[in-house]
Amino acid sequence: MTAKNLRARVRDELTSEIKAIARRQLATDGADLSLRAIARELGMVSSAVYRYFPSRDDLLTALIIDCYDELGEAAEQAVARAQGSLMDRWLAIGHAVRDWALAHPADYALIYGSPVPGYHAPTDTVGPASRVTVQMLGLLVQGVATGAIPADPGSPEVPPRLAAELDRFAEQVPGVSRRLLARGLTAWVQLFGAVNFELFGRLQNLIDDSRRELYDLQLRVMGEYLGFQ
Amino acid sequence: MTAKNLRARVRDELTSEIKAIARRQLATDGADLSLRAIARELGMVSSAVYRYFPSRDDLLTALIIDCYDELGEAAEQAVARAQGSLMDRWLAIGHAVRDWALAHPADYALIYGSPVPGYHAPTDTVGPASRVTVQMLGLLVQGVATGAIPADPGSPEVPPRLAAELDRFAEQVPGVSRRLLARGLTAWVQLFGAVNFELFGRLQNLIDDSRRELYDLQLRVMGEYLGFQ
DNA sequence: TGTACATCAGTGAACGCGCGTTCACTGATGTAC
DNA sequence: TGTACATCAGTGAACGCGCGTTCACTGATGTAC
Repeated sequence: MTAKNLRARVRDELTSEIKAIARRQLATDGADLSLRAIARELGMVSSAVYRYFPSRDDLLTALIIDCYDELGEAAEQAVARAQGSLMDRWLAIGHAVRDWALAHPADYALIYGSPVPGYHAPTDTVGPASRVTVQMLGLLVQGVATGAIPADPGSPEVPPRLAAELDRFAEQVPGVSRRLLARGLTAWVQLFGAVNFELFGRLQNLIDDSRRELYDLQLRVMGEYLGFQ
Repeated sequence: MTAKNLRARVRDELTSEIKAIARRQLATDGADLSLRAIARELGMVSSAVYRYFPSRDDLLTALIIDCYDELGEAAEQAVARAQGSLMDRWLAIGHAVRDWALAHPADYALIYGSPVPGYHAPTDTVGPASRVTVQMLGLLVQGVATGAIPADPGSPEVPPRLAAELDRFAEQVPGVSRRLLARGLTAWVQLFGAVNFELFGRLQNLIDDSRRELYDLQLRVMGEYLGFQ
C-alpha cells in the first residue's frame, strides 16, 4: 500500500520534472520542444520518456494545460486578494496576467502566441484556458448584481447578427446585457493585446521605461469603459 | 546590355519565386521554413538556393520585409481610397489590416505572432514594420491640424515617467499631445489585439458568425475614443 | 566581328547534426495466495 | 511469512526521416579588347 504509493509518488515527481525541464528548455533562446533533449538532461535514454508521455504532442498538451492553470490561478488569487472596488479587482487581474507573462515569457508565448505548427489542442485545454476570462466576466456579473454598474450601458450600437451571437453568449452570464458584453470583449482584447505587444517586442524604442505605467493606464481606461470605479 | 538585363531579370524572377514558394509552404499546416523543401519544389538542388539567399535567416528576413510592405501598402491604399471622414479612414485602415491578415494568416503570424525562435530581426525590418502605424498617427496629426479633433483630450491622466516617454515620442508627431498619443496607443493595441485574437482562434465558440461585425464595432469604439466622427 | 577571359547559376557529394517513435530486453518493485 | 507471478521503469539499438551549410566542379552566359 505504502509501497504502491511510493512508486506512484516517484512517478508523479518524474512526470513533473519532465514538464519542468521541458518548460525550462522552451525558455532558452531558439529552442523548441524536443523529447530527446529532455531525456538527455534527465540522464535517461530518449525512449524512457515514453513511459510518461505517449507522444510529443501529449507532452505539449500537458504543458499548455499547466500554463493555463498557473496563469488562471494567478488571476484568481489576485482578484481574491484585491477586496476593494471592482476597478481594483479589474486592475488586479490585469497586472496578474502581465506579471505572470513577464515572469514566464516562453510559457505565455506557448498559450497566447501564434499556434504551434502542426499541433492541434485537444478539448482538455478549454477549461483551463478560460479561467482568466471567467474571472473577468465575474466582475461584470457582480457589478450588475450589486448595482455598481448599469446592466445595459446604452452603447455601443450592436448590429443584428452580432447581437444574436452576443445574446446567445450572454445567457451564460447572468444579468449582463449584450452591450455590456461587447464592452467586456473589447476590454478583454485590450488586456491581452497589450501584454502581447509588450512581450513580443512591439513597444521597443517606443515605450521602454514605463511599460507598466502604460499598461496600467490602458487597464484603467478599459475599467472605466466597463463602468468600474 | 539587354543581355545583362535579361540575366538580372531572370535572377529577380527566381528570387521572387523562392520567396513565393517559401510563403506558400509556411501557409501549409505544420510546416516551418526549410531551404531544402523550397529547393525540392523548385526542382533544384538545395545548395542552389544559396546563390539567392546567403542563409535561411536572410530568406526569413526578406519574407518578413515583404509581408510588412504588403500589409503597409494595403493600409496605405485603403486610407487613400477612403476620402471621407477621419472615422472612415480609421475604419479603412483597420479593415485593411484584418482583411490582409485573414487572406494571409501564416504571413500575418510571421510578423505579428510570437517571435521565431532563434531568429533576431535586423534593423532593415523597422521601416516596413512601421508603415501601418505611421498611417494611424497620420490621422491624429491631420485631425489636430484641421481642428477636427482636440489636440489634448484632457484625459487619461498620465503618470510622470510615462509622460516623459510619451513627450519624447510626441516630438515626432506634430501637434499631438501626450494624452492623445496615449489614446492612440490604446487604439493601436486594440486593433492588432483584435486581429490576433481572431486569427489565433480565441474567438472560437464565442463569436463565430459575426467576427467582422465585432471587429468593426471595436474599431468604432476606438475611433470615437480618438475623437473621430 | 572574333576571341580570350571573367562572371555566374546550378550540380552533386559530403559533413555533422538533429529529431520522434518502435521494439525486444533486463531487472527491480509490488501483489496475491 | 514466503514464494510465484505480474507490473512497470528504464535500456540500447535501430528505423527512417529531416535539416543547414560548405566546397570543388561544370558549363553556360556576358564582357572587353
